[in-house]
Amino acid sequence: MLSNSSKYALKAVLYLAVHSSMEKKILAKDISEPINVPRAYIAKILQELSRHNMVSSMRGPGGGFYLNEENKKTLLFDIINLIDGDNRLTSCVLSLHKCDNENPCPMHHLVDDTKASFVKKLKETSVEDLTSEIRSGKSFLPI
Amino acid sequence: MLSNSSKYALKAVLYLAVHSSMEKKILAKDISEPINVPRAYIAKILQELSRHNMVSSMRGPGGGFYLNEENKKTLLFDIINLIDGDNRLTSCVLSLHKCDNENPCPMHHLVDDTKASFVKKLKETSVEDLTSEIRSGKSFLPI
DNA sequence: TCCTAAATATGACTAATATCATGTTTTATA
DNA sequence: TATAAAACATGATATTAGTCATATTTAGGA
Ligand code: FES
Ligand code: FES
Repeated sequence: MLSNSSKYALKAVLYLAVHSSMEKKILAKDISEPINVPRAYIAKILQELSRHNMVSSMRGPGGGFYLNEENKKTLLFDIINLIDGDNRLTSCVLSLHKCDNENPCPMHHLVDDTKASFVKKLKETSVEDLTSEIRSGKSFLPI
Repeated sequence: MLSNSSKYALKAVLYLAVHSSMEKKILAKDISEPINVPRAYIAKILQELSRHNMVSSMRGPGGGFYLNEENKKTLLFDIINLIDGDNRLTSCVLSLHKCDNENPCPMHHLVDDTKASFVKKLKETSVEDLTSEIRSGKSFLPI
Protein backbone atom coordinates (compact mmCIF):
# COMPACT_ATOMS: atom_id res chain seq x y z
CA MET A 1 0.00 0.00 0.00
CA LEU A 2 2.51 2.59 1.18
CA SER A 3 6.28 2.27 1.24
CA ASN A 4 8.08 2.22 4.56
CA SER A 5 9.52 5.61 3.75
CA SER A 6 6.14 7.28 3.38
CA LYS A 7 4.85 5.56 6.51
CA TYR A 8 7.86 6.96 8.36
CA ALA A 9 7.23 10.39 6.89
CA LEU A 10 3.60 10.34 8.02
CA LYS A 11 4.52 9.19 11.49
CA ALA A 12 7.20 11.86 11.84
CA VAL A 13 4.96 14.65 10.63
CA LEU A 14 2.11 13.56 12.88
CA TYR A 15 4.49 13.35 15.81
CA LEU A 16 5.66 16.88 15.13
CA ALA A 17 2.08 18.06 14.71
CA VAL A 18 1.23 16.89 18.20
CA HIS A 19 4.43 17.61 20.07
CA SER A 20 6.19 20.52 18.42
CA SER A 21 5.69 24.22 17.85
CA MET A 22 7.81 27.14 16.75
CA GLU A 23 8.83 27.54 20.39
CA LYS A 24 9.35 23.83 20.93
CA LYS A 25 11.56 22.40 18.25
CA ILE A 26 12.43 18.72 18.31
CA LEU A 27 15.70 17.04 17.37
CA ALA A 28 15.73 14.33 14.73
CA LYS A 29 17.01 11.85 17.27
CA ASP A 30 14.15 12.67 19.62
CA ILE A 31 11.64 11.98 16.89
CA SER A 32 13.17 8.71 15.80
CA GLU A 33 12.77 6.93 19.11
CA PRO A 34 9.06 7.51 19.85
CA ILE A 35 7.99 6.69 16.30
CA ASN A 36 10.32 3.70 16.14
CA VAL A 37 12.28 4.60 13.01
CA PRO A 38 16.09 4.49 12.61
CA ARG A 39 17.67 7.86 13.40
CA ALA A 40 19.69 8.47 10.28
CA TYR A 41 16.83 7.37 8.11
CA ILE A 42 14.21 9.63 9.61
CA ALA A 43 16.70 12.48 9.45
CA LYS A 44 17.01 11.97 5.72
CA ILE A 45 13.25 11.89 5.26
CA LEU A 46 12.80 15.00 7.39
CA GLN A 47 15.27 16.82 5.15
CA GLU A 48 13.26 15.89 2.10
CA LEU A 49 10.07 17.07 3.80
CA SER A 50 11.81 20.26 4.84
CA ARG A 51 13.00 20.96 1.30
CA HIS A 52 9.37 20.82 0.19
CA ASN A 53 7.93 22.94 3.00
CA MET A 54 6.10 20.16 4.72
CA VAL A 55 8.08 20.57 7.92
CA SER A 56 10.04 23.55 9.23
CA SER A 57 13.53 23.41 10.66
CA MET A 58 16.19 25.50 12.28
CA ARG A 59 19.88 24.69 12.42
CA GLY A 60 22.35 25.24 15.17
CA PRO A 61 22.01 25.09 18.94
CA GLY A 62 18.40 25.15 20.04
CA GLY A 63 17.39 24.14 16.56
CA GLY A 64 15.32 21.20 15.43
CA PHE A 65 12.19 20.38 13.54
CA TYR A 66 8.68 21.72 14.03
CA LEU A 67 5.51 22.48 12.12
CA ASN A 68 4.26 25.96 11.48
CA GLU A 69 0.61 26.70 10.73
CA GLU A 70 1.13 26.32 7.01
CA ASN A 71 2.91 22.98 7.45
CA LYS A 72 -0.04 21.64 9.41
CA LYS A 73 -2.28 22.20 6.42
CA THR A 74 -0.26 19.76 4.31
CA LEU A 75 -2.44 17.00 2.89
CA LEU A 76 -1.63 13.39 3.62
CA PHE A 77 -1.78 12.82 -0.11
CA ASP A 78 1.05 15.30 -0.72
CA ILE A 79 3.33 13.65 1.80
CA ILE A 80 2.82 10.24 0.25
CA ASN A 81 3.25 11.61 -3.25
CA LEU A 82 6.48 13.33 -2.34
CA ILE A 83 8.05 10.21 -0.91
CA ASP A 84 6.55 7.46 -3.04
CA GLY A 85 6.14 9.22 -6.35
CA ASP A 86 2.94 10.48 -7.79
CA ASN A 87 1.35 7.37 -9.15
CA ARG A 88 1.72 4.75 -6.50
CA LEU A 89 -1.78 5.49 -5.28
CA THR A 90 -3.56 6.13 -8.53
CA SER A 91 -1.95 3.59 -10.82
CA CYS A 92 -3.66 0.46 -12.10
CA VAL A 93 -3.57 -2.50 -9.72
CA LEU A 94 -2.34 -4.68 -12.58
CA SER A 95 0.11 -2.06 -13.86
CA LEU A 96 -1.73 -1.25 -17.02
CA HIS A 97 -0.26 1.99 -18.29
CA LYS A 98 -3.34 4.07 -17.83
CA CYS A 99 -6.11 3.40 -15.34
CA ASP A 100 -9.43 4.69 -16.57
CA ASN A 101 -12.88 3.56 -17.62
CA GLU A 102 -11.97 3.60 -21.31
CA ASN A 103 -9.54 0.73 -21.11
CA PRO A 104 -10.16 -1.01 -17.81
CA CYS A 105 -8.11 -3.97 -16.69
CA PRO A 106 -9.98 -7.03 -15.39
CA MET A 107 -9.82 -5.76 -11.84
CA HIS A 108 -10.66 -2.14 -12.55
CA HIS A 109 -14.39 -2.30 -11.89
CA LEU A 110 -13.77 -4.32 -8.77
CA VAL A 111 -11.38 -1.89 -7.13
CA ASP A 112 -11.89 1.46 -8.78
CA ASP A 113 -14.34 2.96 -6.32
CA THR A 114 -12.52 1.86 -3.18
CA LYS A 115 -9.26 3.06 -4.69
CA ALA A 116 -10.83 6.39 -5.60
CA SER A 117 -12.39 6.84 -2.18
CA PHE A 118 -9.09 6.05 -0.50
CA VAL A 119 -7.30 8.66 -2.57
CA LYS A 120 -10.12 11.13 -2.02
CA LYS A 121 -9.79 10.81 1.72
CA LEU A 122 -6.05 11.35 1.55
CA LYS A 123 -6.63 14.44 -0.56
CA GLU A 124 -9.23 15.83 1.82
CA THR A 125 -7.34 15.22 5.03
CA SER A 126 -4.60 17.45 6.32
CA VAL A 127 -2.07 16.74 9.02
CA GLU A 128 -3.89 18.95 11.51
CA ASP A 129 -7.15 17.12 10.84
CA LEU A 130 -5.65 14.05 12.46
CA THR A 131 -4.07 15.73 15.44
CA SER A 132 -7.20 16.38 17.49
CA GLU A 133 -8.02 12.69 17.47
CA ILE A 134 -4.53 11.87 18.69
CA ARG A 135 -4.64 14.60 21.35
CA SER A 136 -7.98 13.38 22.65
CA GLY A 137 -6.71 9.81 22.86
CA LYS A 138 -8.97 8.38 20.19
CA SER A 139 -5.98 7.18 18.20
CA PHE A 140 -2.32 6.56 18.92
CA LEU A 141 1.00 7.13 17.27
CA PRO A 142 2.83 3.84 16.77
CA ILE A 143 5.48 2.98 19.30
CA MET B 1 -0.60 -1.86 -3.13
CA LEU B 2 0.40 -5.17 -4.72
CA SER B 3 3.90 -6.38 -5.55
CA ASN B 4 4.88 -6.88 -9.16
CA SER B 5 4.98 -10.60 -8.53
CA SER B 6 1.37 -10.79 -7.43
CA LYS B 7 0.28 -8.57 -10.31
CA TYR B 8 2.04 -10.94 -12.66
CA ALA B 9 0.40 -13.90 -10.97
CA LEU B 10 -3.05 -12.39 -11.36
CA LYS B 11 -2.45 -11.54 -15.00
CA ALA B 12 -1.19 -15.03 -15.77
CA VAL B 13 -4.07 -16.75 -14.03
CA LEU B 14 -6.62 -14.52 -15.71
CA TYR B 15 -4.99 -15.13 -19.07
CA LEU B 16 -5.22 -18.87 -18.50
CA ALA B 17 -8.81 -18.57 -17.33
CA VAL B 18 -9.78 -16.99 -20.62
CA HIS B 19 -7.56 -18.85 -23.06
CA SER B 20 -6.85 -22.30 -21.67
CA SER B 21 -8.64 -25.51 -20.87
CA MET B 22 -7.68 -29.09 -20.10
CA GLU B 23 -7.62 -29.69 -23.87
CA LYS B 24 -5.82 -26.47 -24.63
CA LYS B 25 -2.74 -26.13 -22.49
CA ILE B 26 -0.50 -23.10 -22.86
CA LEU B 27 3.28 -22.88 -22.66
CA ALA B 28 4.91 -20.53 -20.18
CA LYS B 29 6.53 -18.63 -23.02
CA ASP B 30 3.18 -18.17 -24.73
CA ILE B 31 1.75 -16.67 -21.57
CA SER B 32 4.65 -14.33 -20.94
CA GLU B 33 4.36 -12.40 -24.16
CA PRO B 34 0.66 -11.42 -24.13
CA ILE B 35 0.72 -10.41 -20.49
CA ASN B 36 4.03 -8.60 -20.90
CA VAL B 37 6.04 -10.33 -18.19
CA PRO B 38 9.58 -11.76 -18.54
CA ARG B 39 9.50 -15.43 -19.51
CA ALA B 40 11.68 -16.96 -16.85
CA TYR B 41 10.00 -14.90 -14.19
CA ILE B 42 6.45 -15.86 -15.04
CA ALA B 43 7.55 -19.48 -15.27
CA LYS B 44 8.79 -19.30 -11.72
CA ILE B 45 5.55 -17.75 -10.52
CA LEU B 46 3.47 -20.34 -12.38
CA GLN B 47 5.37 -23.08 -10.62
CA GLU B 48 4.57 -21.56 -7.27
CA LEU B 49 0.91 -21.30 -8.24
CA SER B 50 0.98 -24.87 -9.48
CA ARG B 51 2.47 -26.14 -6.22
CA HIS B 52 -0.51 -24.62 -4.43
CA ASN B 53 -3.21 -25.87 -6.80
CA MET B 54 -4.05 -22.52 -8.24
CA VAL B 55 -3.08 -23.54 -11.75
CA SER B 56 -2.77 -26.99 -13.32
CA SER B 57 0.13 -28.17 -15.41
CA MET B 58 1.38 -31.08 -17.44
CA ARG B 59 4.98 -31.78 -18.37
CA GLY B 60 6.43 -33.12 -21.56
CA PRO B 61 5.42 -32.67 -25.17
CA GLY B 62 1.94 -31.29 -25.51
CA GLY B 63 2.14 -30.11 -21.93
CA GLY B 64 1.69 -26.64 -20.53
CA PHE B 65 -0.43 -24.72 -18.08
CA TYR B 66 -4.19 -24.57 -17.82
CA LEU B 67 -6.96 -24.07 -15.29
CA ASN B 68 -9.36 -26.80 -14.28
CA GLU B 69 -12.78 -26.07 -12.80
CA GLU B 70 -11.42 -26.12 -9.28
CA ASN B 71 -8.59 -23.72 -10.18
CA LYS B 72 -11.09 -21.25 -11.56
CA LYS B 73 -12.73 -20.99 -8.17
CA THR B 74 -9.53 -19.66 -6.60
CA LEU B 75 -10.11 -16.33 -4.88
CA LEU B 76 -8.08 -13.30 -5.90
CA PHE B 77 -7.27 -12.89 -2.24
CA ASP B 78 -5.61 -16.31 -2.11
CA ILE B 79 -3.39 -15.59 -5.08
CA ILE B 80 -2.19 -12.32 -3.58
CA ASN B 81 -1.67 -13.92 -0.20
CA LEU B 82 0.37 -16.73 -1.65
CA ILE B 83 2.73 -14.42 -3.50
CA ASP B 84 2.89 -11.40 -1.20
CA GLY B 85 2.44 -12.98 2.19
CA ASP B 86 -0.63 -12.92 4.30
CA ASN B 87 -0.60 -9.50 5.83
CA ARG B 88 0.29 -7.12 3.06
CA LEU B 89 -3.39 -6.36 2.56
CA THR B 90 -4.62 -6.35 6.11
CA SER B 91 -1.76 -4.73 7.97
CA CYS B 92 -1.84 -1.24 9.42
CA VAL B 93 -1.07 1.55 6.95
CA LEU B 94 1.45 2.95 9.42
CA SER B 95 2.87 -0.47 10.30
CA LEU B 96 1.51 -0.61 13.79
CA HIS B 97 1.81 -4.19 14.90
CA LYS B 98 -1.88 -4.86 15.15
CA CYS B 99 -4.57 -3.07 13.20
CA ASP B 100 -7.83 -3.00 15.11
CA ASN B 101 -10.27 -0.64 16.76
CA GLU B 102 -8.75 -1.17 20.19
CA ASN B 103 -5.47 0.50 19.40
CA PRO B 104 -6.00 2.48 16.22
CA CYS B 105 -3.20 4.42 14.58
CA PRO B 106 -3.93 8.02 13.55
CA MET B 107 -4.99 6.93 10.10
CA HIS B 108 -7.02 3.91 11.11
CA HIS B 109 -10.45 5.56 11.17
CA LEU B 110 -9.70 7.28 7.91
CA VAL B 111 -8.83 4.18 5.93
CA ASP B 112 -10.29 1.23 7.79
CA ASP B 113 -13.53 0.88 5.89
CA THR B 114 -12.08 1.31 2.42
CA LYS B 115 -9.32 -1.13 3.31
CA ALA B 116 -11.84 -3.62 4.65
CA SER B 117 -14.08 -3.30 1.62
CA PHE B 118 -11.12 -3.79 -0.71
CA VAL B 119 -10.12 -6.98 1.08
CA LYS B 120 -13.73 -8.12 1.20
CA LYS B 121 -14.04 -7.82 -2.56
CA LEU B 122 -10.85 -9.77 -3.09
CA LYS B 123 -12.18 -12.46 -0.78
CA GLU B 124 -15.53 -12.61 -2.55
CA THR B 125 -14.22 -12.65 -6.09
CA SER B 126 -12.90 -15.74 -7.82
CA VAL B 127 -10.88 -15.95 -10.99
CA GLU B 128 -13.86 -17.15 -12.99
CA ASP B 129 -15.94 -14.22 -11.74
CA LEU B 130 -13.70 -11.93 -13.74
CA THR B 131 -13.53 -13.95 -16.93
CA SER B 132 -16.99 -13.24 -18.30
CA GLU B 133 -16.26 -9.53 -18.24
CA ILE B 134 -13.05 -10.08 -20.16
CA ARG B 135 -14.75 -12.43 -22.63
CA SER B 136 -17.50 -9.94 -23.30
CA GLY B 137 -15.00 -7.17 -23.90
CA LYS B 138 -15.93 -5.07 -20.89
CA SER B 139 -12.40 -5.26 -19.58
CA PHE B 140 -9.01 -6.10 -21.02
CA LEU B 141 -5.94 -7.99 -20.02
CA PRO B 142 -2.90 -5.73 -20.02
CA ILE B 143 -0.66 -5.93 -23.02
C1' DT C 1 35.61 35.61 17.07
C1' DC C 2 35.65 30.76 18.42
C1' DC C 3 33.32 26.77 19.82
C1' DT C 4 29.54 23.77 19.77
C1' DA C 5 25.04 21.98 18.43
C1' DA C 6 22.16 21.29 15.22
C1' DA C 7 20.33 20.49 10.22
C1' DT C 8 21.97 19.39 5.52
C1' DA C 9 24.20 16.96 1.73
C1' DT C 10 26.27 13.17 -0.09
C1' DG C 11 27.65 8.74 -0.67
C1' DA C 12 28.50 3.87 0.98
C1' DC C 13 26.54 -0.25 2.60
C1' DT C 14 22.84 -3.85 3.19
C1' DA C 15 18.63 -6.32 2.41
C1' DA C 16 14.77 -7.34 -0.26
C1' DT C 17 12.68 -7.73 -4.91
C1' DA C 18 12.87 -8.77 -9.31
C1' DT C 19 15.11 -10.95 -13.16
C1' DC C 20 17.91 -14.27 -15.56
C1' DA C 21 20.20 -18.74 -16.43
C1' DT C 22 21.12 -23.50 -16.02
C1' DG C 23 20.40 -28.11 -15.02
C1' DT C 24 16.89 -32.01 -13.77
C1' DT C 25 12.71 -34.60 -14.11
C1' DT C 26 8.63 -36.02 -16.45
C1' DT C 27 5.89 -37.35 -20.48
C1' DA C 28 4.61 -38.13 -25.25
C1' DT C 29 5.92 -40.03 -29.46
C1' DA C 30 8.68 -42.21 -32.93
C1' DT D 1 13.94 -47.40 -25.77
C1' DA D 2 15.74 -43.06 -27.47
C1' DT D 3 14.63 -38.44 -28.27
C1' DA D 4 12.65 -34.15 -27.57
C1' DA D 5 9.51 -31.00 -25.32
C1' DA D 6 7.83 -29.39 -21.64
C1' DA D 7 7.44 -28.20 -16.38
C1' DC D 8 10.22 -28.05 -12.23
C1' DA D 9 13.99 -26.80 -9.06
C1' DT D 10 17.73 -24.20 -7.82
C1' DG D 11 20.82 -20.72 -7.70
C1' DA D 12 23.13 -16.46 -9.70
C1' DT D 13 22.78 -11.70 -10.96
C1' DA D 14 20.77 -7.10 -11.15
C1' DT D 15 18.00 -3.54 -9.48
C1' DT D 16 15.71 -1.04 -6.08
C1' DA D 17 14.45 0.23 -1.40
C1' DG D 18 16.08 0.83 2.99
C1' DT D 19 19.81 1.87 6.30
C1' DC D 20 24.04 3.77 7.95
C1' DA D 21 28.12 6.89 8.15
C1' DT D 22 30.70 11.00 7.33
C1' DA D 23 31.69 15.51 6.10
C1' DT D 24 29.68 20.31 5.48
C1' DT D 25 27.00 24.32 6.57
C1' DT D 26 24.44 27.27 9.71
C1' DA D 27 23.21 29.47 14.00
C1' DG D 28 23.62 30.58 18.82
C1' DG D 29 26.36 31.53 22.90
C1' DA D 30 30.77 32.23 25.47
S1 FES E 1 -7.19 -0.15 -15.24
FE1 FES E 1 -6.45 -1.48 -13.71
S2 FES E 1 -7.26 -0.63 -11.91
FE2 FES E 1 -7.96 0.72 -13.44
S1 FES F 1 -4.18 0.62 13.16
FE1 FES F 1 -3.27 1.61 11.46
S2 FES F 1 -4.69 1.21 9.91
FE2 FES F 1 -5.56 0.19 11.58
